[in-house]
Amino acid sequence: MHTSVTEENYLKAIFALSNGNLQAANNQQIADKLSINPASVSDMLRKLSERGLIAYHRKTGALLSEEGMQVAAKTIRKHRLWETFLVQQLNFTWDEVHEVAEQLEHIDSEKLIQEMDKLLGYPKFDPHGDPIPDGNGQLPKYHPIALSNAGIQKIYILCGITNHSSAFLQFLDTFSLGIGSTVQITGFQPFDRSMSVLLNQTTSTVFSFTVCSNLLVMQ
Amino acid sequence: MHTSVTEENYLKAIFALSNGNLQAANNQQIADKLSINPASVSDMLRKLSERGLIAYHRKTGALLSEEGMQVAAKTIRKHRLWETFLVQQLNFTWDEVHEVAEQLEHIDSEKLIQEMDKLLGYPKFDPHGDPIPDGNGQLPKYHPIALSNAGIQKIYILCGITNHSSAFLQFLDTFSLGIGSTVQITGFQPFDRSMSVLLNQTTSTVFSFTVCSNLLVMQ
DNA sequence: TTTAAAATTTAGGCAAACCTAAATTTTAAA
DNA sequence: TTTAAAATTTAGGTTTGCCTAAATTTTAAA
Ligand SMILES: [Mn+2]
Ligand SMILES: [Mn+2]
Ligand SMILES: [Mn+2]
Ligand SMILES: [Mn+2]
Repeated sequence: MHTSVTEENYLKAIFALSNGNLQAANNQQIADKLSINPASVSDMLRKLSERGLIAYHRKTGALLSEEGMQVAAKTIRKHRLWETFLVQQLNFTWDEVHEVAEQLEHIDSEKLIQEMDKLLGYPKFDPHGDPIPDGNGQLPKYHPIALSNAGIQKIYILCGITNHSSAFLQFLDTFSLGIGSTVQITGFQPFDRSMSVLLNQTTSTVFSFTVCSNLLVMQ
Repeated sequence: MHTSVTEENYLKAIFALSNGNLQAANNQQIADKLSINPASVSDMLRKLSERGLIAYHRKTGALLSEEGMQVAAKTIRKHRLWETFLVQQLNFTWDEVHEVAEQLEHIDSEKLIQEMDKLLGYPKFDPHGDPIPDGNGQLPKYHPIALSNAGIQKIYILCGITNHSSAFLQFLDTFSLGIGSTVQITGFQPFDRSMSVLLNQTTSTVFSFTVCSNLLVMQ
């Protein structure tokens, strides 16, 4: 079945809001995420429901159907592969790729995705550490925790972020902190929950609780 | 000024039909080329004219304005760079690239084009031998002739084609004939204007006049 | 030069996606 | 439990880009 760019964007938004298809996304959340009027969202949710791409219940909200999930996963797969391509092959920085990937993710060509995947070496994660769904829509399993919940003195590897704004990405750049960097908590201030951290075994600094809660790490 | 995908496609069509902006493209030609109803073309030509992208006169037809030419050239530049990328980097064959490039040519990112151009080594011609406009919309100058107008016994290099159909491309593939191949006319049949040709200094065969008139060559 | 064919435009509509304003329904506070 | 606030839907519109059918205009044949 053919899905329009708009439909793909709705399905992506619903996926992102549903936390692995566990909690239904409601009208307002979708409207906010897509910067679209709630009235328009009502229209589209009815349409997506009629097409069998979501299950929609007035009160609870929208959940992706099996088919809707496939479309969403495929779109996200393309988005993240393109971001990886832009960084790996075209000298983009991680704060420059998202907008272009928003356009590229809607290009329709099986061969293009497959060859791109091969060219990039079948990457499992994109430049922001986000997992790339495989050809069947399956996400690699990994269970990072927020640095704000991490243990003191242990050495962690930064493997993701929960804030993708340019401001945050550029903030991390100023510390040469990127996916794969090591982070060690060396101290904690109960007053404002800020943390002293050692970055890449070399740089000592203090991060606010907000910053720490946006950093995903694994041991 | 922002131009829609549809507008870009109209401008490309007008460019292609105007033979270097020399002859105005008329309604019917555009309708045919885009597989759109002439009535719809009338609408769009009025709109493009109001936006200053074309000069339109009821009788003669449409000619690109300076600005329209820039948009058309940029779109064609992107199309041909993408085709080159698909063949050079992603193992596409020359008969597989056009459809995908029709989508990719509308992606809007200056950096993407520039980096792609660099990655590919600033190519001057695409996989079909078509010239790639530079960043200012200028086409490389070259003056190929149709093989059907070429001289006997001289050795020519195939540098372009005037028929881009899959059927024709695959026909050429069966002779291992591609851009850069050599072609030598070894004989001529006045009866049906068919030509005996020596391909790549190795293969002798006979091509119809139709085939020869679709092959562009240079010495 | 008349007349018929061909090309083009006008008129009236449709579908996709969006919007605002006005209901209506849900949720939550009092 | 009533009532007010918040969320959602309905109603009525707009824009873009397309279509068909019916003019109208151009071109070309007779
Ligand atoms: Mn992104
Ligand atoms: Mn990403
Ligand atoms: Mn092409
Ligand atoms: Mn080409």
